[in-house]
Amino acid sequence: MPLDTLETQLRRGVLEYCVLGLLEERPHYGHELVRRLSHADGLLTSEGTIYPLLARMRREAQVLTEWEESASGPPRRYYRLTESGRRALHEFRGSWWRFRNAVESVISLEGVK
Amino acid sequence: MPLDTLETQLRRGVLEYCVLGLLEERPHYGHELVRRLSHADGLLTSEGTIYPLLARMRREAQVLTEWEESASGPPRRYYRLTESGRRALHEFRGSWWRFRNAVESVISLEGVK
DNA sequence: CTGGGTACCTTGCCACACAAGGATGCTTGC
DNA sequence: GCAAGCATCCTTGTGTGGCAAGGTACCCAG
Repeated sequence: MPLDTLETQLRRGVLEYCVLGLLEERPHYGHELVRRLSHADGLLTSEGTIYPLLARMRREAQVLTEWEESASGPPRRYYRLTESGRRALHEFRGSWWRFRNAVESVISLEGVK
Repeated sequence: MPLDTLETQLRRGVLEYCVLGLLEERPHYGHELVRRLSHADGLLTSEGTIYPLLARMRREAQVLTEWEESASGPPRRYYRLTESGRRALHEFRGSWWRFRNAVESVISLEGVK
């Protein structure tokens, strides 16, 4: 059981923008982000990843937060995009597009799956 | 001047397989890999990245090397794929395909560039 | 015989994803 | 009313890989 898998490396630098992508759709709280990113897509493996990330994004003013009572359970900290976060996401889309084309031009992805 | 850029993070874990991709096409020597990956595609920024990487890939038997005299300049160490390297590349193509679909389903890449 | 280009390599740094662990609040079963 | 369990938030420490900077050796041109 490799401590550091191939996928772990792939996720580096991308996770932040996946969070921004989900937040563009609507505000989420932390645990909800964990569920969506891990179960659905395998883009995240543990809570220990996302909370430090969210703290950094808050520091950098890409997201704003507010506490909200939950009908059942402890209170939740909801995250939503700032203008700066939205800009960062837009820029990332361009970077990602260029990057993935560069990669695929080199690893020749034709006819996979 | 950010010491660690967005793109630097994206490259993590991918560069190794880009090298394998180029080597699948034909054997290359180190400096040649640097040129192809940096100038053409922006997938690499410095020689300091690739030589440690190539050493690791040699240790892991993904590549084999042999020295070859150059008509003009110092001798070159040529790298070529092993069977194990070829397998690793094939597996990576599947991982990459899944990963990039997951990412793009979350960041909604429609209509970019 | 020196300067510049080619080619190989090493060392030290830093950011990020991760595992492990911990704290608190709400609900439910007994 | 208390214990167990879950939902939710967080922190700390570790490892890996790309990078900048720096270093060596060979070859050719002037």
